[in-house]
Amino acid sequence: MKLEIKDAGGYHHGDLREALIKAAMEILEERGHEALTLREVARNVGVSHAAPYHHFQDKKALFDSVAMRGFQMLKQSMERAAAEKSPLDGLQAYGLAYTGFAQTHPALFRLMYTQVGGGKTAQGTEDGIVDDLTLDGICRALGCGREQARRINLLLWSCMHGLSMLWLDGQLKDGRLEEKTLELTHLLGPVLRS
Amino acid sequence: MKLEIKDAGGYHHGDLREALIKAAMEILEERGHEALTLREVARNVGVSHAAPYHHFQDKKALFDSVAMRGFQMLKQSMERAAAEKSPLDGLQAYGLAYTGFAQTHPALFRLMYTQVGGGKTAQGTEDGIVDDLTLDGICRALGCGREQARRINLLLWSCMHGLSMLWLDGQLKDGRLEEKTLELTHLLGPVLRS
DNA sequence: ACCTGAACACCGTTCAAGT
DNA sequence: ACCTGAACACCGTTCAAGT
Repeated sequence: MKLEIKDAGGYHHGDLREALIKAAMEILEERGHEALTLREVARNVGVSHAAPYHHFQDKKALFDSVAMRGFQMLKQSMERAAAEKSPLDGLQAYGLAYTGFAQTHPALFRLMYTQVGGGKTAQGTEDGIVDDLTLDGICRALGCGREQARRINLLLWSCMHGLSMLWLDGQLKDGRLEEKTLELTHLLGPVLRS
Repeated sequence: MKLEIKDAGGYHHGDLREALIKAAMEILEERGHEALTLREVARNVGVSHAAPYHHFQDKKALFDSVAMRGFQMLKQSMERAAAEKSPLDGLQAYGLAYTGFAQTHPALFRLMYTQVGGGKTAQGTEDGIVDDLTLDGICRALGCGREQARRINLLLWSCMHGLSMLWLDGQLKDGRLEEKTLELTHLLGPVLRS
């Protein structure tokens, strides 16, 4: 079947799977999580509402894929922010990147963590924002053991995650999120230098 | 009003509003947030699915009321935990009560914070777990100003909230939540004594 | 005043049928 | 192999009609 105007090949074939993920992310960013339904995704791609089931087991499977993209974006953003910084300055940069991501991609951020308990969509590294290499860097800079570094890692993650969530949920009366992030990381100074 | 078998008068009248809230909380605790729908609540109370609209503007309004109950429970639980403790020990007790609440009422806890951005369902006090009196206590014990106490309050809230959320979302590989709570509050020691 | 039943526009999911 | 259309069992919300 050939067609004249709208889309060569006429099939979304090959990468319908990819198109669905992209469309889902677009809906999420532009209209929030309330607008994100399987049928709406299919509609935006121009395909029947049953079509997604040939590429994903169910709604959750598609959204899991979206969540994984989100985690990749977050990780990239944090790595970029911490690059070329000392491990300690890096921690602050990580924090800012984390809450910044939550602020600029609120619906995606929430989906990432809401989406399923443990395993597939998780970051897969360990109990922290930060990967193994960074963790080693912290150990050396702080002169502490891996166990302590892991605790500090969890502390920082919890703080930034909690702050982001409270902010997204409208629980923080006023003040910019970036400002509060700096307040908290500054407050955490003594923990790192103890 | 006396009743013979199931319910005299046949009306749930007077306190249908209350019955709806209670039923919603029961569903939430027993079967999680996925089971919580307006129609299911009405079904459990034994009333038509349109009946709730005579007592709540919409689904959100009913769930807002549930969320407020949750905040009351959380507040009570924290006050009980911190009672008769020094302000500093109180802070640890607050933390334990907070994550403990999240653990024993996971679906309710999530609903409380998911439910709407700011205002009605919020705790209404300020940017923290803790009420004004406790905040004053912290000021005195730490010998710091109100501004600093508020920052510490936000730090603690963010930590405990983030930890709870990450735990509920299955992001923490292993270990009991209570144990991690103690780790983090212990780690925060230097901040309080600085 | 309070509740119901039917109706409407949406969901997610399944499945026979088409190419 | 991949997609569609119809169908099913659910939603939230509205509204005329009942007491």
